[in-house]
Amino acid sequence: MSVAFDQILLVPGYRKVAAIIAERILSRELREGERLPSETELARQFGVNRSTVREALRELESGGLLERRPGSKLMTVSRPQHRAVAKDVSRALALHDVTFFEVWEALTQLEPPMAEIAARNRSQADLDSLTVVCQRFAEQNTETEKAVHHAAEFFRCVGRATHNQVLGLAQEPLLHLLGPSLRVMIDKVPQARARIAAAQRRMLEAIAKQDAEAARGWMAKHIRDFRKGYEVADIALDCRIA
Amino acid sequence: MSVAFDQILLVPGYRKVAAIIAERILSRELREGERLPSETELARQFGVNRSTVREALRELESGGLLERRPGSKLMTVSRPQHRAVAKDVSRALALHDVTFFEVWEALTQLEPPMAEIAARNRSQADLDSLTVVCQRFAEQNTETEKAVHHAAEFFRCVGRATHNQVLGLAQEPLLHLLGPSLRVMIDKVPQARARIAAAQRRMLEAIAKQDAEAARGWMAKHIRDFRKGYEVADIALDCRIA
DNA sequence: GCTGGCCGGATTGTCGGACAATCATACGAT
DNA sequence: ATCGTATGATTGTCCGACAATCCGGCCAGC
Repeated sequence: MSVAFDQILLVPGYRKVAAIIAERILSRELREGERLPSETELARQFGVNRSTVREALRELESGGLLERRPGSKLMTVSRPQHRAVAKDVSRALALHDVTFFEVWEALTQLEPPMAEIAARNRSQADLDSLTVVCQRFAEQNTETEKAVHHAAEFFRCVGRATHNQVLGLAQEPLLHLLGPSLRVMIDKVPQARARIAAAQRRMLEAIAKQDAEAARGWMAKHIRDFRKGYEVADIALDCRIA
Repeated sequence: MSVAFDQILLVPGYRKVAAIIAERILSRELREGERLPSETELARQFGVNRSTVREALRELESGGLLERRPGSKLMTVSRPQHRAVAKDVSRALALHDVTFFEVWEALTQLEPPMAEIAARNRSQADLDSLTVVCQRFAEQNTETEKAVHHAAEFFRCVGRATHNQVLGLAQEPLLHLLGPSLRVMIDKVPQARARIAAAQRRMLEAIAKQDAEAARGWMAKHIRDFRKGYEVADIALDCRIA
């Protein structure tokens, strides 16, 4: 008869401190923008050394729960921005040998519905920023880096136009991977830039007219074109993203 | 005439150290499972104090790039697990006042295609674990916590069955939010548990037969039922998730 | 040969104290 | 009111230290 023992886990202090502070933030006892007590004060309150507090703060900082305004050393409570947390996610995916195909397949499933919802829910402000980004891609697409950046930015705008934060955040890791994916292809496919610009214009028009069906359709075609780009450039789809 | 200066940024040492180590991991110079040099050794190599190194390590640890095997103090390089990075994401969403509607809408868009792809790509092993989880929900659904957990686990299995890591990871934040979303509803809707169990059985059958269309359809119905649950429980969809 | 116990060295977690650089803020000068 | 300036607070980094624990190898015993 074997008695099962639970694994005893001695949680290090810095982790406990981090957990307690995180809980306070999530329960909104500490509100956004509010500044945290100084490290010395926290150390006094928790009854631990300042070094321990600092390690806890690093953990919270990289989780996005704390930030400091640029040029300031004061730590304030913050609502993690999407880009911040998405960076970890895309790093994780990169280490998991994600292939071009996986990114493409995810785009195929995720983006057309997003375009559809964006067409329905977009505000005038969304339309304005979409217009700006679309124009920006049309004008500055010779530099590879800028082209890639603006292409991703267009998707990001569509995501914001859905007014659904969950969808916006779900696509963020994809957009991080879109960069490397596009970068290796776009310069090998002469017509790629024109295709993307055209697709963006069509989508913009559809979203402007709040024609959800058309927006979805053009987005789907845009993504299909993306795949064709790989075939033209002769890049294997089961190749992992750098 | 005002000359624009770029903001000069003095990056603290612990951040530089973390960035350098992260780069080494992402470039695969440090491979998975490999153990990191000791803190003292790292401090010597970087020419900084051990405290500085430790702060950097906390950053990498919470980003999932380092981990220690349970019961061990040695830090090893790790490929971040999906659950780990998704926790930050769902925390972020919780702080951004995500509503039930947003979660539901995201489920609506994301899950049916996932079921479809899972039906096409599932392996025998996927089928086995789906069967286990489905059975587990059917048997242990009286405890609210277990029911919620097993419901999310079913989605997770479907995600794995797609054999697309990007899709699997994209839905992970959703599953974290599914917990709180289900928890407030399931006990107010008597038929909820039976409905979920039935939907899981149908999906399982469809995925077993590799009937993509049916899998998608049942999943869509499952998600629609989810929404009906809110109406029956009389919970406002624009209510933010606790 | 394998099992199990034992020991020394290595490593981590935590502590205390220290100091320069920078920031916040209030005060005073123009 | 705007601009320096002084003062205190805060952070980033460093040093040194120590207990607890883990790792790895050695050794006895079967």
